[in-house]
Amino acid sequence: MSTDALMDALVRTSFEVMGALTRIGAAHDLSLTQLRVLGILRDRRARMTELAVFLGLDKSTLSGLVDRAEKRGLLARGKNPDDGRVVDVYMTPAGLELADRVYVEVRQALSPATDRLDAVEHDQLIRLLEQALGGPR
Amino acid sequence: MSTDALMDALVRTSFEVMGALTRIGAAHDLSLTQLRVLGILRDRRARMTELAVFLGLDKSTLSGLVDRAEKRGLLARGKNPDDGRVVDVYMTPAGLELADRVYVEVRQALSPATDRLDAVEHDQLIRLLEQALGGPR
DNA sequence: TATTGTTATACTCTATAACTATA
DNA sequence: TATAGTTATAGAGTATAACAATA
Repeated sequence: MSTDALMDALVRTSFEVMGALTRIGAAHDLSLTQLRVLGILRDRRARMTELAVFLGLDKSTLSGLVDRAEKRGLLARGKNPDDGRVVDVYMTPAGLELADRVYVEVRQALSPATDRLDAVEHDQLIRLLEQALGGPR
Repeated sequence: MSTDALMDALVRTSFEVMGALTRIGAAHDLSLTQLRVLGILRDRRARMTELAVFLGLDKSTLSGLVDRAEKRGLLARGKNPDDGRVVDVYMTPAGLELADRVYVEVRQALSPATDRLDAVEHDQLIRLLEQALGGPR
C-alpha cells in the first residue's frame, strides 16, 4: 500500500516542522502551545473556554498558561461586558510584536525546504495539502 | 510571496498530524516523545546518548523517559559488551506489539485526509514532500 | 441548577548541575 | 581527564476534582 509511504512522509514532514517551531519557540521561551495561542490571538480576542476547546486542552490548563503569558506581558485578561463569568484574553502590543518576529523566523526556518521546490511544485504542494486538509475551512 | 501560503499549509498540516499522534498516544498513555522512541527502536537497539541526540533531548531526560517505559514493560535496558559505561535500550515484545497497534491507528487516523486524494495526487504529494524534506536520507 | 473560571494536587517532560563508574 | 548515565532539583504543561461567582 502506497498509503504507508504517504503517511511516513506526512509524519516526517510534521516532525520537521514541529521541530522548527519548538526550536524557535524555545529561543523566545515559548512552548508549542504558547506559540499556538499567540497565533490564534493574533487577529482576535477569545474567552478562556473558547481557547481551551480550540487547543483541545482543559480550562484549568489554560488558566496556568495564560497566567504565565500574562506575567510576561504578552497577554492580558479582560472582563466581558455581556457575561460576568467570562474572561476574555487578548494580546498586548508586546505579544503582537513577538508573534510577528516568530512568524518571520518560522518562514526563514522553513525556507531551506520550500526552496527545494520550483514555482510549479510550490503551488502544487499548497494545493495538495489544502485538498488533503479538506473542507472549505 | 506565495511562500507564506505554503508555510501556512505546512504548519496547519503538521498540527493536524501531531494532533492525531498526540491523541492516539494519549489513548495508550504515551507522550509524543514516547511514541517517537517506540518508532525509533522498532527495528534496532540504541544507546541512551544516541537516543538523546536523535530526539534532541538531554541525556537526563532520557533516563526518566526510559525509566517509565521500562517500568511499564515496553522497553528494557541492557549492558553493552564492548563498553561498560554504555547502556543499550531495546523494545520488549510488549513494546513491539504496542508500536504495531499504534502504527495501524495512525494510518487510520490519517486516512480521511489521504483519501481526499486520488492515486496520481497521492504519489505527487509523496514526491513533493520527500523533495522538500531534501537529501537522499 | 448549569456554566465559567480558578485553585489544589499530582504526574510527565524537560534542562542544569552534581555525581558515579568506566575508559 | 573524558565520556556515559543517573540522580536531585526545579519549572512548565497537563488533567482531575473541588470550589467560587455568575447566570
